[in-house]
Amino acid sequence: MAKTDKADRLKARLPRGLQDLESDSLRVTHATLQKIRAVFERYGFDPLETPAIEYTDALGKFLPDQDRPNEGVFSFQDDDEQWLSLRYDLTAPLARFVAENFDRLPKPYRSYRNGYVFRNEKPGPGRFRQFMQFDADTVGAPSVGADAEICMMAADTMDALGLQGQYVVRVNNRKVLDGVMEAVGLAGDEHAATRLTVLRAIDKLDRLGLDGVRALLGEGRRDESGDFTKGAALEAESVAVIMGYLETGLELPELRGTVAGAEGVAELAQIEALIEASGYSDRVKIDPSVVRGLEYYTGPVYEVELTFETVNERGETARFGSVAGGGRYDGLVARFRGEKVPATGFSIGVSRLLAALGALGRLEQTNVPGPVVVLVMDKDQTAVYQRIVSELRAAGIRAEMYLGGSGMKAQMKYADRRGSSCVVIQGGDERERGVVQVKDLIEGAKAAETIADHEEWREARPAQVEVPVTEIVATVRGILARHGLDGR
RNA sequence: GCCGCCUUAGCUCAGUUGGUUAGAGCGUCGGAUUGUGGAUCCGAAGGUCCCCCGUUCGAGCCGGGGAGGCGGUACCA
Repeated sequence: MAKTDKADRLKARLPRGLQDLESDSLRVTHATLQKIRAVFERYGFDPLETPAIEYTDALGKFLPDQDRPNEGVFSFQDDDEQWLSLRYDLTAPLARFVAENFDRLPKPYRSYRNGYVFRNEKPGPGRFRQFMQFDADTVGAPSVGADAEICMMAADTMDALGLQGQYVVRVNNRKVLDGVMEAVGLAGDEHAATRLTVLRAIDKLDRLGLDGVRALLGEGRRDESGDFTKGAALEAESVAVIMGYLETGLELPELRGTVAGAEGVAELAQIEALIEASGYSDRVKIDPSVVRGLEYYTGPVYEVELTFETVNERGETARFGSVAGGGRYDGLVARFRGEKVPATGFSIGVSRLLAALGALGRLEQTNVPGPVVVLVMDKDQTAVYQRIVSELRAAGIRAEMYLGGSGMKAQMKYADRRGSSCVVIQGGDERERGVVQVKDLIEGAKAAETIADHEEWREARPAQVEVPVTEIVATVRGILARHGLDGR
C-alpha cells in the first residue's frame, strides 16, 4: 500500500504572514528593485549587503530589565548562549556595520541595500512577517541637506516606479514634536509614557481625523469594532494646544518658546527651502502629524504614502499604510562608538508597495515567453531532440526538451501552459527526411478561434511549417520576431 | 491582546423546520483523437462538512468549548 493514510499525511501549509512568490510576482519584484536601484545609484549611493541575522543587542531589542529579546523579533540562542535575531529593519544593521568599519569608510558614507526583514507580528493587508525593504542611508552628514536629499530621492524613486502624482512625501521633525510636548508640560522622564500615548494619537490623524485624535488625547476612543482605546487623559488646555498644533502646524505660537521646537522649525524651513529650490514642492510636503517609529529618530522624519484608495478583491478598502519611511538617527551609531555620528536614511517597503499595487491591479506584467519545447515523439531518440535544444540555446533562445513521461497531447498541453511561443516536432517520418515540424502556438491559438469543429482544427494543423533540421534556429527566430519576442 | 465576521471537494460556493448514498460551477485527470495545445461532447477521480464534547432515535444544520482564516483595533522596535 503506497498511499499514506490521509489523516497521517503531513499538511502542506504556508505559515501566515509569509508569501510564496511565483514567476510573475518575482519578475515584477525584480523589475521594481532594478528601477529603485537605478535611482539610488544615480544619487551616488553604493551597494552594501549585511546578513539577515545580527546579535540581538546590536539591534537594540532587549526587553527592559529582562534577559531576553523583545517581542516582535524572531530570536534564538547561539551555542554560546548569545542571543541572535533576524533583522527587523536594515538601519540598525547598517549602524553596526558603519561602527565596526568606521575608520576605513569614506565619510559621509552613502550606501543602499535591499533584503528581507522579519517581524513577528500579526499580519494584515500589506503587512508580512517577512518582507522586502530597499534602504538608503547617508552616515556622517550632520546637515539637513542630507535629509532633504533623501526626500527628493524618495520622490524620484516613486516617479521612476510610474507613480507620478499618486503619492506624497510627508516630512516632519521629531524636535518639533519634542517642542510641542514641552509646551504642554510633558517634558521629562516622568511623562515618557504619556508622551508616547500622545505621539501615537498624533500619528493617527490621517486615519482617525481631528475628532479621533482629540478623543485619544482625552479620555479615549471606541472604534467601529467596539474596542475601546484608552486616551492620554490630558487637561483640556493641553489638548487644545496639541489640536492647535495639528491645525496650524509650525505656526503654533507655543512652539517657538521651546529650544527643541525652535530648532525643529528652523530645520524644517531649511529643508523646505531646498525642496523648493529643486522643484519638489509638489511632491514633498511638511506635515506636522508625521511621527514615525518612536525609538531612534532624532530629527527630521519622513514618510511616503500612496494617495489613492486600495481595495482588496472582496471590495473592502484595505489599509496599506505608508510604503516608505525614514528619518535622522544621530544616536544609533553612537551606541557602538560613544561619539555621536549623524545619519539619515529611509527604507521603501517593497513588499507592501507591490501588495498595494497588486490589489489595485496596477502591476504591469512582464510577459516573459515560455521556452521553445522540443517534443519527445520517440523516447529512444532523446539524443536527437537534445541536440536540437542545444542548438536553440546556443543561439540564445530559451528552449527545453520535454522531460515528462506523457504522450504527445500532454506535451502540447504542457507547452501551451508554459506559454511557449512554439514547439518543435520530429517523429520517425520527419527524422528520415531530415526535417521537423515547427508549430507557432501563438498563431495557432488565433487560428483556433475561427475553428469550432475539432476534426477540422486537428486536420488544419494551423501555423505549422515543415523545415529542414538545418533551419530550425532561423525558423524559430522568425516566429519569435513575428510576435515581438526575443526568446529570452 | 481586544472586537466582529467566517470555516462544506484543489478553487468559488449551494445545502429545506435536524431525516437515507452531501451537491453545483470552475479546475484536474482520462476518452472521443495510439502524431497535435483551443472549443465541444462523454466519463472519472476528488469530502474527517475545521476539531472536540454535548443534546437527539438521528447533527453539515442545534448548544458549549477549542483551533484556524479574514477584517478592524491595539502594539509595531
